[in-house]
Amino acid sequence: MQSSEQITRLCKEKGLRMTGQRQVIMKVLSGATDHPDAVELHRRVSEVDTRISIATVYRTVKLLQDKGILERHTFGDGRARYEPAAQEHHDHLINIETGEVTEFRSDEIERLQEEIARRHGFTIVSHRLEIYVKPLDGKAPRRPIKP
Amino acid sequence: MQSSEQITRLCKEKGLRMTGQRQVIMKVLSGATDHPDAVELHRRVSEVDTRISIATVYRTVKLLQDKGILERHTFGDGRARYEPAAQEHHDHLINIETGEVTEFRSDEIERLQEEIARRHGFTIVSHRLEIYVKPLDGKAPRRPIKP
DNA sequence: GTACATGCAAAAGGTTTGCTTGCGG
DNA sequence: CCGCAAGCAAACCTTTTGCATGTAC
Repeated sequence: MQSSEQITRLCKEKGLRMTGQRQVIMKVLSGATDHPDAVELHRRVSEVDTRISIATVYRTVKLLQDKGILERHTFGDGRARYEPAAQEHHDHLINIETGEVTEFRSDEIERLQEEIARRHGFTIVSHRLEIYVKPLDGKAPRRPIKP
Repeated sequence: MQSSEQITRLCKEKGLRMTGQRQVIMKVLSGATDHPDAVELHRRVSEVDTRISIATVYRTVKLLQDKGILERHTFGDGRARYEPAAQEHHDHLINIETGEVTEFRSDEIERLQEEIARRHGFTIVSHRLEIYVKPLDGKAPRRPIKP
């Protein structure tokens, strides 16, 4: 997660132009504690500046993803969801009844993965572990997620 | 993985009609050792019977998925990919340079996941672990996969 | 015969892109 | 100014669906 001021610095470092749209999009994202999809992200930035198009949102998140500033997730429904790249990698627990996402990290699992990849003759570029869960007192899902 | 004869039995058990299309689609899938997407699956069944539409392929895989006969994966490119449900759960190593998928299983990781979910007050419905890897002597990707 | 399955084509998401205009450095 | 960035709308890709027709049981 980055502060608003760091955003500008990050862009300069990467050689990106600091346009108004990018500032807004990055600020909204760095302030988000959840994992919004492109449409939700567009809705939020539109509250700040109505003149930002969804195309710019898509172009910006792709750019930020390529630069390693953003992480992109696909949790099983069609949409991609985004979050600021964390310093330390983490994985996700997804509540299939609410869509709510909880982050966690297990060094033990990280270590085991390294071991498995190595054993197969590969080196890890990235990985993702998603655990689809439900609470014990579950109700019917609103927008069910297909694991 | 199921044999061709078992397919008919599986469908009867589940109360499904054994149409020609379903037989072909299920047979092709049960014979596949990779993880084809819907279009590729349609291409393969079309070689057997040209009169099977892509809509039927989609309807059939969804049906089989709901019945637990098929597993559906989304590896980061837009498309979903399918494989016959294995008796024993496994996870995937995805070679990002070729798209090739290798299966593996780690009881240790399985156990750790249970522990993590329980600690957060959840019970696991399903999960997926995907490790995006590359070989040491990597070449440029043909259709790069976004982790 | 009847309910369920299929084909076709259209629609529905979600995401990308061509082209012209706008603006940051 | 120059060239990257944005807006708009159209295109794209994957998946779903409405409706008329076909077929398993």
